[in-house]
Amino acid sequence: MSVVKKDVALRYGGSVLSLRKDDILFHEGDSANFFYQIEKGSVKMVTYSVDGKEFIQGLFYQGDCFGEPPLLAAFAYPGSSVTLTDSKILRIPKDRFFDLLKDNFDIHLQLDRILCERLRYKNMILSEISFYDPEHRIISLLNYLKSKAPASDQLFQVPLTRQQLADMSGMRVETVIRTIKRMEEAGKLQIQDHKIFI
Amino acid sequence: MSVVKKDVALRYGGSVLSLRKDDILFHEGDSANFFYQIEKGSVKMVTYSVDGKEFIQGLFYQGDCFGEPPLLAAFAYPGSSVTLTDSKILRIPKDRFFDLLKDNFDIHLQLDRILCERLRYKNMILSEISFYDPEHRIISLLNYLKSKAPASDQLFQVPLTRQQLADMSGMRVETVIRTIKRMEEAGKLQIQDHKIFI
DNA sequence: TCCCCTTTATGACTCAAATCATAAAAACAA
DNA sequence: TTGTTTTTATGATTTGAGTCATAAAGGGGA
Repeated sequence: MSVVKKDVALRYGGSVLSLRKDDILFHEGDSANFFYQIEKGSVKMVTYSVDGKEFIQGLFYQGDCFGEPPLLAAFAYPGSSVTLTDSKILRIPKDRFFDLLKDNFDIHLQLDRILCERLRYKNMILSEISFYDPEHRIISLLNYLKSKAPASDQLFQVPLTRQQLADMSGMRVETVIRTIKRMEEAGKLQIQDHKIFI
Repeated sequence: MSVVKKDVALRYGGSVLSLRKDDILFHEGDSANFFYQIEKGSVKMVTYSVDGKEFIQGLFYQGDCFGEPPLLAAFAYPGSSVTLTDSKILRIPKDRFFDLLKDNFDIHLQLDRILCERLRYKNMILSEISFYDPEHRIISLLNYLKSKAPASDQLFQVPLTRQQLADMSGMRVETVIRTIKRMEEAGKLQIQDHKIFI
C-alpha cells in the first residue's frame, strides 16, 4: 500500500519519472523540492565517507516514500538516493505536497507513522552498534527485516547481500560473512546456495 | 519555544506533572498513552544493554516534546525517559492529542519538522559511528550541539559530561576523555576547569 | 558458450578502542 | 566543614573487528 494514492497524487501535480538501475535521484547536499514515492522498483538512501565507504540509511520498495525529512524540515539532503533496480518514481512538487497534507489529515498522519517507524529503526540500529557484537547486530537486523516482511509460516529469505547487511549495520563484509557462517554452524540461521534464511 | 502552547494544551486535556531528578516517566516496553512536553527541566531518552551500558537516544530541554513516535505509530517505547533535573512535564492524553493535531495543521507540521530534525540527527550519528574515528565523531557531535544552541559570538560551552558524550556516540568514557584532551593539545577546542569550549 | 563482474569465502596480520585498575579533582549533600 | 559521590584523568593490557591479500563461486550479458 502506498502513502499517497496515484489519483490523489495526480490531482496535486504528481508526475512519474522512469529511472534505470543505479541512477541517482538526488545527491547529498541538494535541497529538497519534491515528495518522492516508489511506483515500481527500489531505492537506497546512502551516505558516503570521505574515503568512499557507504552507509545505507534506508532501503525503499514499491509503495514506499522516501526523502521527506529534508522536504518537511527544510535542510539539505543528508544522503543520496540511488535506484537498486529500474524504477518508476512518482513525485509531487513541494508546495502542492503541503497542500495535499493540509487537505488530507489521514495521509498526514500516515506520513507521521512512517517517520516514526523510521526513527524506531534507527534507535534499534544505534543501540545495537553501540552495545553489541556482530552476531547480535546481525540477528537484530535480520529479525527486523523479517518482521517488516509479510507474515508467513515459511522461512524468511533475506533479500540483501552480505555487503548490504554490512553497510546497514556499520561492519565490514568479511565480518558479516564470517559471522553468518558461524551462525549457520550454530544453527541460528540457514544458508542455501549462499542465500540466508531465518 | 514549545510545540504546543500551554493554553492550547489545557484546552485538549493537558495537565502538568512535577518530577524530581532521576525520576522515570516511562520505561522501555511501556505502551504510549500521552504526548509529553517539558515545561521546565530536562529529560534523557535512553536504552540500556543487557549488561547495563547506556545509550542516550536524545536529550530534551524546556519547550521540547519527546516520546511521540510510540504514540503516533503505536509501538512500545524503545527506551526509557529519565529526568536529568527536577522537572515539570506537560502531558496530553493520546486521543485528545490526535484531536489537537487534526484541528491545528500548523502544530501538526511543526511536529513533523521536529521528527525530521531528529531523523537528521540520527543519520549523522550513524554515519559518524560507522565511518570515523573518535576524534571525528566528537567534533561532529560537538558541532551539532553548537549549531542547535542560540547563536553567539562567544565560545560555546558544551553542557554535557564526557560520560554523556560517550553514551551519545557509542564510545567509552576513557576514550572520550583521552580524545578531548588530545584535541585540546592540538588546539581544536579549549578546556577550562574541565569544561569543554568550542 | 565464454567472459566479466559481483558476491561469497578464508587466512594472516594489525592496531586502535575497550577493558581493567587506580587515583585525583570537583561537585554536592549533610 | 566534612564526608560522599560523581566526574575527570592516566597507565597497562587485551582483544576482536578491520585490513589486506587472494581465490572460488555465481550471475548476467553478449
